[in-house]
Amino acid sequence: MPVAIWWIRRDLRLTDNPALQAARKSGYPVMPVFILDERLMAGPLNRRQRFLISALADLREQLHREGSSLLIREGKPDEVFLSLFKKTEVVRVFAEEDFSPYARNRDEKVSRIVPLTLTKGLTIHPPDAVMKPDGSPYTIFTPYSRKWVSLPAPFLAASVPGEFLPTNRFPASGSLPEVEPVNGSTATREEAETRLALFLSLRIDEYAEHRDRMDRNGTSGLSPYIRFGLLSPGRLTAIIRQEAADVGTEGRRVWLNELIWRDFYQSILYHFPYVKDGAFQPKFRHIPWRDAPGDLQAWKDGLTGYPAVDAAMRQLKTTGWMHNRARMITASFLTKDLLINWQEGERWFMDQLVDGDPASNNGGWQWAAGTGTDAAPYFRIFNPILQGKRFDPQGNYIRRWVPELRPVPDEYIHEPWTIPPLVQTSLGLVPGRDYPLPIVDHGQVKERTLAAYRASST
DNA sequence: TTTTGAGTTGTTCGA
DNA sequence: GTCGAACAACTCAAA
Repeated sequence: MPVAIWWIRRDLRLTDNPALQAARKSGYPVMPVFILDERLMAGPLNRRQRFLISALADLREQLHREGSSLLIREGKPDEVFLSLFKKTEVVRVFAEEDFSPYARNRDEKVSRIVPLTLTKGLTIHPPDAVMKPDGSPYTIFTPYSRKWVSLPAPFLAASVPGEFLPTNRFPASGSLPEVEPVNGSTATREEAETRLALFLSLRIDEYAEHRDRMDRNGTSGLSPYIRFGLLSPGRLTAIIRQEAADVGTEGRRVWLNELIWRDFYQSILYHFPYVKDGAFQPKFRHIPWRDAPGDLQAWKDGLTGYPAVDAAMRQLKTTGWMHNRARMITASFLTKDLLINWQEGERWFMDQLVDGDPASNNGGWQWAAGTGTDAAPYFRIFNPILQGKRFDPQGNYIRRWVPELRPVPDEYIHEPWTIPPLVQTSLGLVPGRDYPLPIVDHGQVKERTLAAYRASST
């Protein structure tokens, strides 16, 4: 029996899914397939992989309820399709496009084995739809976003549940690895919908005001769900734009801007794939980074002696998620204070983050390091103390993630090394013994960093 | 072709 | 405490 395959990669949803819709429209029975790519699933599974596996288990249940099934295979995708092709008459494979260099290479290989149709959907506007009048890609966010906003919405029509479901039941086969659920990020459709509804009803109008506060629950908390397509960016945009006309538009506008940033970095990775391996700006390819494994480890462990940095790094290590503001603070600290190559940070974040995305992560790190698309002013060196005071005024974010600092009064919480000896005694907390002294002096590193960047650009 | 305005999310200093 | 200016020079985007 001839079939169409819906090849699931990072679009784990049954509604408003262009790849699934295209497979359905082919008229052939649709066989949903997920391939556990041996090159992506090697070794112990990180949080992101565990989230993916859990979300897949949930998707499999949804498929079962709808009278369909999920086929799971393991190996190299091209080889998997070759063997599938031998047993089944695969008319065509439908999948959502993916712009990472690895994914593009993988899809190119697969397309030599089976007819492959890639559909839109990873981004709201495809990378080659947002271009300058002369046909070249934007490299600065603001003009990119102006153009983005001026374009008509590409796909507003969300399909009704059930409308495009695969209706033919194949014997389910293959199994998913047993994984520990990711603490704090329940990987189900239901959880995604609940979070979205709560964010839209309770927090989005205050988003512009609260998003930077590390001590508040002001962000959407949707990133892992968008990362794996449990929520589609197209649908989110439709919701925002539809409701923006009525109420509290500022928070909505600012949140939409974050989705545009996501598109922007996907576009950068698509048009400039070399950013995966180094600086976007050639003049910053030769910064004399420090080789300092001890400092790098202290950063990873949240033991730098700067409370805001340490709180953030421990939040990451504990939960797999970090507040956006904290991502900037820790990235600035690694690159500008410790003068350690941003690629070390990029790798660590990809190791730890449940929402880690190659395009956004790379773009964010290059922005922080000043090597990226932004015309990075040389003076953009975050002061980790000031940032802490500004975005965690009472130090509650710090107290949450750095338990040894819990008893410290507000006035010293961002600079525990300044606690007077008498207060140390009454608190029973000695900086240097119970919590690290700063591993670098922020006041001193500035000159070193400026010199290193100057050395690269001349 | 030339010109002009501008560039995510900062920091510091001095009035 | 607040506020505005300085902090390089460069490249990009658009008129």
